[in-house]
Amino acid sequence: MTTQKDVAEKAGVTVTTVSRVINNRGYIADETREKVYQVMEELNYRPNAVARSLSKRKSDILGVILPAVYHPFFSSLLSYLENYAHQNGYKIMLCNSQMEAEKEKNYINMLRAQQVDGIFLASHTLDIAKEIKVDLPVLTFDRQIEGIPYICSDNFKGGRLAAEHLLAEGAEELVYIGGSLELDLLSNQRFKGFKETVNRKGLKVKKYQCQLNSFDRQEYKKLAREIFRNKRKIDGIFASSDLIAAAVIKEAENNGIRVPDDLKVIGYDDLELARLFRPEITTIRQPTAAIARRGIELLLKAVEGEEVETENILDVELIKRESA
Amino acid sequence: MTTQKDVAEKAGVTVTTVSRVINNRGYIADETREKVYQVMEELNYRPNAVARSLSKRKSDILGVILPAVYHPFFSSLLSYLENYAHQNGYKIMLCNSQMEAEKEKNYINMLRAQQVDGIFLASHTLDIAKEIKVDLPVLTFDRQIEGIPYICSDNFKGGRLAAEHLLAEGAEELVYIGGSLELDLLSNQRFKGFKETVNRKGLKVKKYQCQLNSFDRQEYKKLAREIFRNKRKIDGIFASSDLIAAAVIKEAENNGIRVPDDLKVIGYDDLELARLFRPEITTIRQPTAAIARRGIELLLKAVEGEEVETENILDVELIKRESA
DNA sequence: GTGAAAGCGCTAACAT
DNA sequence: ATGTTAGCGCTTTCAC
Repeated sequence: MTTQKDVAEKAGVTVTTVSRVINNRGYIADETREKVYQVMEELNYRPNAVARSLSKRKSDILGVILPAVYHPFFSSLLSYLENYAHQNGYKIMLCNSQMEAEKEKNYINMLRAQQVDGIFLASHTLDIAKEIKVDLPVLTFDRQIEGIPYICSDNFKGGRLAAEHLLAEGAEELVYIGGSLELDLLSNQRFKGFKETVNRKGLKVKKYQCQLNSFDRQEYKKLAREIFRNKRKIDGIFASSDLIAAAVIKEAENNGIRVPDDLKVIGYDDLELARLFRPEITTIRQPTAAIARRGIELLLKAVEGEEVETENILDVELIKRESA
Repeated sequence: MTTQKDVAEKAGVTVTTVSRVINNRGYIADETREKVYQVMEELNYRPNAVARSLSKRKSDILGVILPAVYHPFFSSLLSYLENYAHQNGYKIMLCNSQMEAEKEKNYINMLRAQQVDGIFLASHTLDIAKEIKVDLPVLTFDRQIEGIPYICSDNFKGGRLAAEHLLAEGAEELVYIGGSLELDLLSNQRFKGFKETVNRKGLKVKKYQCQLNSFDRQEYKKLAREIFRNKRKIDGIFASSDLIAAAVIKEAENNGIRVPDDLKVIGYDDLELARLFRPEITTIRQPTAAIARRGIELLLKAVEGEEVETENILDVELIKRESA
């Protein structure tokens, strides 16, 4: 392994000088600079980031904890996060908590040990709140924890828009289907916004929830079955993710229920995939790229010691397509 | 920040001893060990992984370079990779190359600078081959580079199985649609296996390829349009990914072509999503979990200095569902 | 404009 | 069974 010392020797200077040209700090004779660059080139030298981190007490690494990378929403979010982080000279250390409280705690500790400069926490289990008294910048997604800034889409508005649309389309027997409402997630606001809007019209909404946020097709399918097993003729469904919406639509059509004729269903997220289904899924668009960009921005601000807004709620919009 | 020194002082020992109990190395009096543990607990101490890496010249970090995290196949693969890595005490540094040669090279250098112990390279651009003369373990996915071990699914067999099935179902006007065949990817073998099998029956296959592997719905749609604009009545399509298959099916039905009655289409990957579509997609199953597990296994073997098999081809199978 | 030297937090001989 | 000491490769004061 080539080190600064090797470069220094070959260039006839000391490591101090090499360090200076690398970091572009202080005065260096153009000639010296040239020489050093040249030697670095010859030796195919790369500064050791680990040594640098130790010395500078800054790693330029951001930790990202997700509940499920394989879920299209999170993989898309991750893709953007990586992108913006990279644009800002930061690297991403990835953690996939799979909704397990224990794993989540371990990951937080691991990231701390790893000296990451900040954590983007999009995972959420019941009792992480106290554990998270970390001494480094944390930004949560869709989760509100005392004293920690968070970012999310306007879930409440999303629920309202979904309700308004379904109502406007004449639906009267309404259902909400989504992840567990047990966890104190901001996404529960989708249900709240939906319900309040529907109630205001004097109508009711029946809710179906998955087991503790398992992002699982089987689970979606099972729930969808339940919905249609019911004697009531449901005519409007708000699903808390496009994937659930797709599963519901599929199950509906298997039961001879036509979407959107007999039943309108509206999803959430606006996954790229939403347009691959037939009918194309009408949905509430979550501004994924903006969430990532803003998220990285906030995290980096915090890393630089600046004060950061606690509440960061990004706007959503209804994307009218074919399923409702 | 609490360091070993703080712990040592408070426990009335030296850092050596603390280091010993942490690494469980050498003889330590039970009493001392207890005391140290206790103090670490009190101080909420976490060893600094950066300092440790520097000292041990081992980071316990694996670099993963993907062409597109947001593609369901890769996010699923990534999920498994993270999982197995974590099980083995390794962390993942994520790089999303977006198929840009420049980014890919930078990432490799970045990972090198970061002192990762190994690289899982699932990205692939034209001229990376020479750049990759890295002095650390690399395992490529779906890409064969001189002197570097690789892992992949049995792409050729996949193509053959697809052809056999389509043929058995009576298809005669066959089309292959997939990523660009310009890049020297092992996945090109899917086409090869398909074509050879079809040709052996005395039939021909027409091929449509995307722009340099852009994983883009628009692109898929455009290609699908082209296919159906053709005067020939196509009755069998092999798509190199389930996502492409879905796009093709959608476009077909928009054109009044019924799948599988008028047209059979078969995908590749067997994404979890394949069953969310209607009709459910018949596909060639790529053993994603096994690829990840084996991949990590091989990489770690290489990290430990062991010799590693160059060629690692995992079996595929036909999953018969509704679209063909 | 450049160098010497201390230090980042940890590990690992080598002593004792 | 524990301590002393010398690094790991880099940055950063402080001299000159």
